[in-house]
Parts: sequence; structure tokens; C-alpha cells
Amino acid sequence: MANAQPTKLKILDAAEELFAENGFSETSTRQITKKAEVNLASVNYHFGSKNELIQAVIERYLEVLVPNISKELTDLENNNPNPTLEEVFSVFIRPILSLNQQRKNGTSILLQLLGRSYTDSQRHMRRFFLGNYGDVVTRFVALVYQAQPGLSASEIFWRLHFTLGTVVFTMASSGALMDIARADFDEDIAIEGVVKRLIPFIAAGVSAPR
Amino acid sequence: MANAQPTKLKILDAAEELFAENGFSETSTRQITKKAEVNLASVNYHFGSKNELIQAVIERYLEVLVPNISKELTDLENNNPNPTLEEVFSVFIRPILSLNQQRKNGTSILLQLLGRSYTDSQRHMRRFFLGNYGDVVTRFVALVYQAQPGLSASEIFWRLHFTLGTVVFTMASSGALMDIARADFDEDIAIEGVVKRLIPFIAAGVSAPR
DNA sequence: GTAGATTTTAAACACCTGTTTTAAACTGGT
DNA sequence: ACCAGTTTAAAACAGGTGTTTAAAATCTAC
Repeated sequence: MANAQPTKLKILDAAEELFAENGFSETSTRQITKKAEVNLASVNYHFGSKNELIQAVIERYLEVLVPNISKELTDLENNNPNPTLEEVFSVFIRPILSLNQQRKNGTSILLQLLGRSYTDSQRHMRRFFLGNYGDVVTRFVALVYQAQPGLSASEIFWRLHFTLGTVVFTMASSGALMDIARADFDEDIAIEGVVKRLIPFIAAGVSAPR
Repeated sequence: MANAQPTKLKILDAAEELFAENGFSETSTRQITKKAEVNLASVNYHFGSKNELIQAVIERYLEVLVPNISKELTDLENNNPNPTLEEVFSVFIRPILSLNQQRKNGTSILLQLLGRSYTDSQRHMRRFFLGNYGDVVTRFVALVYQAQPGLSASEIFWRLHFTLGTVVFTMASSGALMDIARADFDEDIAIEGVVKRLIPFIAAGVSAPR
């Protein structure tokens, strides 16, 4: 069995960048293989099809992200008997920002991918996500309820989906938004700055009076 | 000049439905003309190109929506010297809901289109929007600032974009969300119910302490 | 060094894309 | 009834798509 990593990795790296920048169907296998400097046929050889490549690109991120979020949830569950909503939402901060350490612009790329895949096919994506990472979702919802016990299950459902929309949409266009903020307000913030502005917004929204 | 409306209208109706359902680049002119039961060449004859058709589909909505929002803003400006944030955001309620009267699922279609066009090409869409409807945006932002004078321009910018994400994402998937709510919580709410839950959420987010 | 499996390569495949062309069919006004 | 002007129609265009093929190159282990 020869070393199969180099080309496979080169394809994943090139594909994720093009997917995030231009979208899935706007990116052709020829663009990917050209950028990766590999042969056209190698996408189908290594991944089977373009669709399986898309899935592989997303899964490569989730495989490292979700366990990290799970660890943060465990920490909170064990060490903080009464976390605030902001503390609950903050479980995402470290895992998301640490993506930037293992891959340049990892945060922004992942969230653009998530945004694209979610608007491209919410149904498929939702099923995949709940199927593979359902327990993390459950534990997170339980913490939200604990921090805001006045909320009914249905209110939590709605407000967390509002939150999902806020995050996915914001992060998917975070690059453009940061550019505008730089131009219009002389405000040179990185992705951390966006996240730090986002958390109070969604915490206030989720805990809004009814 | 002969009556050019029928085919042009049939194309717009078919296109907007396919665009909202499957996305712009996933929808081909052949799908559109087949659904509209017109000749393939008529898209290019009547609109010039597929891109101009996309623009025409979106503009048809905005042309009726934005003037209605503008009227609501005028009402608020004239009759309510100190509106709350919730009252400011409520200027969207009537215009958006009235879309459902002139076109079945009009609300959901428009917001799916907005969501798609915004994530597909934020830059182009933003420029178009500000170029054509910039004064409505300005007046709305002024009312937000008046209701929440503590916020800086940059904070308003960020929080209104968070809000945009919440609204677009929620409305784009409102159909699926209402289905889930019905199945999981025996909660049969219509689009008005979603809007009424949305407003307190975004009002609380925009007025969050910093 | 050679045999066997794995990977890379160039070429072709079958199909779909947006758009253009050219001729035919309509239209309303005189 | 005829004649612009406008709209429709079928066909073709040039180029791009994901995928497959079959041969060449490379690698691994004996």
C-alpha cells in the first residue's frame, strides 16, 4: 500500500478553499485539481465522486471540532453548577478559534462551508448533524435550559434556531463584513472580535422576556 | 408593441420557484422554460441572460416590498416620537406578511431568494441594495439609533447584520421549522407566529449590554 | 531485480450549460 | 389584405461538466 496521503490532502486543501470562496456547485473538479496540481481523475479515484469530496471536506473539520466542543461541555458540566447563558455559548469559542491554529483561516473556512451546506440543503445537513453528533446537541440544549429555566422546550427550539441563523449567516459573510467594518469604521477586528460581539447578542436574544 | 406579458410572467413565476427551491446555479434555463411551458430561447429574448433574469426575479419582489416598508417608516417617524426597538423592527411585519396575499408563499420565497443571493454574492447584492434602497436603510438605522442611543455606529452595523442573518436564515427555513414545531411540540403556528417570536429575540439582541 | 499492487496520467465519453441563429408565426395599424 | 414590428420556434453552437477508461509510471516487498 503506497503512501496515498499527499494527493488526497492536496485535493482536500484546494477543494475546501474553493468551496468556501465560490460555493460547491460553482467549483468544478477541474478547478480543484488544477489548484491542487494533481491529475483530473484523482478526485474520482480517491473520493469516488465530487459529492463525496464535499462530504469529506466538511467531515475533516467536524471530526476535530465536535470532540473539542464536547470536552468544553464536559468541563462546564463538571466545574460550573450554574453557568450563565454567555458561559454556555462560550463553549464554542475555544474550539472554533483553535481551528485557526491547525489551518490558516480555518474558522472562517469552516463556517463558510457550514453556511453554504446549510442553505444548500438544510434537510440533508440537519439529519447528518443530528445523526452523528446528536448527543452533543442534547447536552448543549440541557445547559441552555439550566441557564434559562423559564423557557419552554418550544421556546428554546425557536430561539436556538434563530441563534443558528445568526451564527451561520454572520460567519459565512464574516470576511466581507470585516472588510466593510475596516473601511467604514477604521475597525480592524479579526474573527475573535466577531465572536466576542456575537455572544452577547445571542445570549440577550435567547434570554429575552416574552 | 404586442402584449409581451404572458411568457415573461410565466418565466418569472417558474424561475422564482426553482431558484428559491434549488438555488440559482443549480437551476438551468431549460428547467425554467420547461416549467414555464415556453421556448428555451425566450429567457434570452426577454431578459437577455440568465443573470438578468435572476435580478428581475428579485427586483419584482423588492419593488413592492421596499415602498411598503418606507410607508411604515414614515408612519413611525410622524406618529411616534420615541419608538421602542420592538416597534422599530415591527415596521417589517405588515409589508412582509402582505407578500403572502399577492403571491402564495410570497414571504418564504422572497426570503429564500434573499438568503441565497446574499450568501451567493454578498458583495454584489449589498451594492445593489444600498444603491437602490439606500435611503430606506438609512432611515431605518436612524430609528434604531434613536431607540438605542447608547450604541456606536459600528455596534449598530454589527448587530443589524446579526439580525439580518437571523431573519434571512429563519425565514428561509421557516417551512421546515414550523413542521418540526408541529411534530415535536404540537404547536401549529403560521408565519405570523414565527415573526412574533422573532421580534423580541432580535430586539433583545440589538439592545444587549456590552 | 523482478512481480504485484497502487497510483498517476492523458484521452475520451456522454451529457448538460447558456446563448445565438435563422426562419416561421403572430400582432395591430392602415 | 398587406406590411412592419414583435414574438415564438427548432436547431445548432461552442464550451464546460463529472466521470470512466486503459495504458504508463511508481511504489513495496520479496
